[in-house]
Amino acid sequence: MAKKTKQEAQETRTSLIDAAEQLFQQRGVSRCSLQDIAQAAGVTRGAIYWHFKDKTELFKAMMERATMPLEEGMAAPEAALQLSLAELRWGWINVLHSTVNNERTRRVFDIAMHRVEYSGEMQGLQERKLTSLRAWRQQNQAAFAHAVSLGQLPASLNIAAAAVALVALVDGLIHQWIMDPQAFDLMAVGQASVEGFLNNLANKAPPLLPVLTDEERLRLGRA
Amino acid sequence: MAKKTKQEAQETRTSLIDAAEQLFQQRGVSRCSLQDIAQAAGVTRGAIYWHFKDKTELFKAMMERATMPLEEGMAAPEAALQLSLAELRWGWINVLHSTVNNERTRRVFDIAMHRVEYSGEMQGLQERKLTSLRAWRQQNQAAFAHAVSLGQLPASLNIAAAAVALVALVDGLIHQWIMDPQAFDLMAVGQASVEGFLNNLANKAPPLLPVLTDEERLRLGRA
DNA sequence: ATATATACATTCATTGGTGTATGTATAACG
DNA sequence: CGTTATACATACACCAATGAATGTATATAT
Repeated sequence: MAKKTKQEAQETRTSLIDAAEQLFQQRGVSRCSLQDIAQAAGVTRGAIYWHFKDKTELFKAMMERATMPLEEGMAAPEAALQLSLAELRWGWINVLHSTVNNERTRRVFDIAMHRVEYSGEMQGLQERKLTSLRAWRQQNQAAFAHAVSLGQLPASLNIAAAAVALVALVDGLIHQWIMDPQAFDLMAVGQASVEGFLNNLANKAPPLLPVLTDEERLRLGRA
Repeated sequence: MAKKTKQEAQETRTSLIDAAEQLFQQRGVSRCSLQDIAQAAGVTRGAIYWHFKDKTELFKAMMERATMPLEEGMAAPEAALQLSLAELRWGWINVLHSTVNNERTRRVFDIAMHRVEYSGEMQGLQERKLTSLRAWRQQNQAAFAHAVSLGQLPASLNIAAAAVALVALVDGLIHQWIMDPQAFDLMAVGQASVEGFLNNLANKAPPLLPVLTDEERLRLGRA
């Protein structure tokens, strides 16, 4: 076959990643072969091995293309320390918006959550996810610390725990919505949840529930 | 080889599931062969094909063994409608406790979240997970509705959204902790988060953040 | 204009894994 | 106490997928 123009080669590469994105979501990463992907892209496996070392590298390229714009939203670490609560809220809403409205984001989230096994060659990707998670937590914790210093939040606040919880809340919302998109409106519930969470940090209402009894604590031992 | 006693056969079956549990977590479900599992259990593939139809059935058996006790905690649907907020809190703390203290629960959560692809034969398992998620949401929503009728929670509460958010919170906490267990204390943060969430439902504090501006809403369109 | 690197296609060898068929010693049962 | 079903082990056939090797036509650089 003829050699392609540099631009045509880039188009081939792009369509390979496109095809991988589709097939990975449909059949799962390990359950679709390079043959499948090449065929869907209208080329042969030769093209894949030319552009990528192996399936793992193709997968990485696919992930990077989709997550790069999202990670940019987190921006510089210097600026992070100065994030206001409003900016934090804005960042989360932005992520939710991308999840709902950007088809690629949604597909890749689905793939990352349900269509890939983080073992062997893919192990490194889980660590990358971990790093990203920790960065989010740090980001939020720093914003909380800043808000405490401004008197917006009480000094008694456990900022580390609050950061964990907020990240967990959004992570869980996205996870649930990806599994079951028609179950609820992610933007609406997400915005209300995040804002409710942040509001809750500011006030110290009397506890609604009684503390666990000793008998209840004991029961846990037998689980 | 000799035929085993019925009890010995059950022990073989158990050790096969044990071995699968270990190897699935270590190498991922699709990346470990029945040969690997049989060898780890001290038998041959023949034993696996005797006890299970194929790898999918072995996987299902493994999941069921671990999740059955957890699902029992959700109990009867009749009783569900009568769950108080305290009982709801208790249920969630119980799940967190199992996650932290029951090694099997932890392993299976890890497998279900990171070591398996929900496609093809495994698709049914995701739907099972979905059903379970919906049941949790229903359970929580019913408890909220009951609390509203008792005057414990304001009638203005969006009970459906609240249920989604609470499930998301716990789901996200477990997810984060499984990925990074030494990052925080799941029991402590989890209990504080759940109780804080429930407390927050009861009071209507003035909003801490200004509503989104029109300009901000417009920016979302370009994401 | 020629040479070389490029962008693939094609072919080939290898292999790890699956499902099934068959063998077999013994527990369970009447 | 003989028979049969059981609980596996062993052996076999059969891919489907990978990676590397090779072929090849043409952009591209000089």
